[in-house]
Amino acid sequence: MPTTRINFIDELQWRGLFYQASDEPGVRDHLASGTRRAYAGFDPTADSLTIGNLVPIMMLRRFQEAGHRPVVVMGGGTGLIGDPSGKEKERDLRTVEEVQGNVDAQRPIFESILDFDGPNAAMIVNNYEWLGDLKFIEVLRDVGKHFSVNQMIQKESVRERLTNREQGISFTEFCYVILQAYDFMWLRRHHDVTIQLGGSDQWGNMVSGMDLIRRLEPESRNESWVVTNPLVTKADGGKFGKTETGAVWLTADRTSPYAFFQFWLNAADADVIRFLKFFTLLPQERIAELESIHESEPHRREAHRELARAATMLVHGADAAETAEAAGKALFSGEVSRLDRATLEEVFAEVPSSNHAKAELGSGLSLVEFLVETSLAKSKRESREFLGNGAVTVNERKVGPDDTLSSEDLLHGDLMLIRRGKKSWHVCRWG
RNA sequence: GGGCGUGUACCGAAGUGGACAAACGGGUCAGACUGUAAAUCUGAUGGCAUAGCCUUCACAGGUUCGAAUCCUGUCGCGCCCA
Repeated sequence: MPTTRINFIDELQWRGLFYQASDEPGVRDHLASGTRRAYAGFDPTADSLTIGNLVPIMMLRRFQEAGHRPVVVMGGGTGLIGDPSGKEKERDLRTVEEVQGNVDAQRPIFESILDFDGPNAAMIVNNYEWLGDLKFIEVLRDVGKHFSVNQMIQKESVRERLTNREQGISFTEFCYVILQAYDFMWLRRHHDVTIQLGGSDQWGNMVSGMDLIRRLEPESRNESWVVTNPLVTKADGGKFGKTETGAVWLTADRTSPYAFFQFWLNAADADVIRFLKFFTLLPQERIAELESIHESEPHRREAHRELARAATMLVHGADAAETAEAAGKALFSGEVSRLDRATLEEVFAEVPSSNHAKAELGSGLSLVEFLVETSLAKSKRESREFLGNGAVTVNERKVGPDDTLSSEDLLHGDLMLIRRGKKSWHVCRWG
């Protein structure tokens, strides 16, 4: 147990991460009186997780920092059904193999952010372990009896779909809440998990779990709480976590540490302090300090840098964060063509790249066409537009629609750096 | 089962025989200004061999010199009746 034990609920509150708790005084007492276990569930809908999932992961991490034991529940079972919350449409069912594969692929993410050693080690469980063996008759008799259909159809996520004639809701998804409730009950019973953490949109599913525990567990063991965090929003009203190229993922195969770092660095001023509180472990004093620096000297972008550094370090590790930052510095210094080969090589690993045959350069290669090849432009029309706008540079030299590439544009004999707009880089290697 | 209505680009929404690759708004992308920010202004937003050509207005046919627009059928959706 850490010597300076932070108070979990206080911590969430000053960070703006506390939305609602089923019984705040109760959960405070509970946490103060021992080492507790809390869980958060994750849906294996893909083979990676996005920064949207980073909030609950960080909730677990903070819980751990507060001296308790976090439990990650991977939805190997619930993922086979699909949570209707926030979904307009019925989901396509995934195969057991697919879901298992996703569970396995997501596991390392948790392993890098949470601590799995020591007295308050984190643990990971897969709810397929207990949901997979359930028998229909038993569930209907032992669990189903405690759910009122009248209440279930009142749930926001269900009601929406019930009144929507175009979509409707299947019995399968309608029953999702029962499985999530069962998870909580099972974890209470077998792992002494007393708290469920989640986003405010999960409130309904979470309290259903508390209800079930109250009904199925003897009085001595029926204490349970739920704590929710607010959903992350952006100051400009846009959807959090989206970029020009799509979602921001937590694994390097889908979003490079460089792109990840850049995402945070480009956060809006109005969001940066909030994000520091949400997505980093920096202490209150440090964040207050950054806030005042940010207010007096916004152009230095200290808060942004620190946010990007801290978040990237958490997800990708210190080395990757350093490389990502260095790559960004190199690219935005405006002196790329003067960088030495070793630095360039490092930068290359971080940004999108492609290989080409040197022979293509021969008598001059049309940039209009080449831009499409590098996927910096979607079509030649767009390519011409970018070039016409003066949005494209080759090794930091501005080029136009009539320009061509030749072997004179190669750095160190075989490399070329193309930029579209302010931030989209592409590296070409010519062999 | 019957009646009426409706289906347009990423989204919303005009257009009801030619000047329509299709108004307008949002979104998105780019340029300028900045701080790799926001706001603002400007431009772009089906594709290409770009003074031009090709493919689009749910789908399949038809009328016409000419169709997003008219007709027929199919499908989806909405409302009303049974």
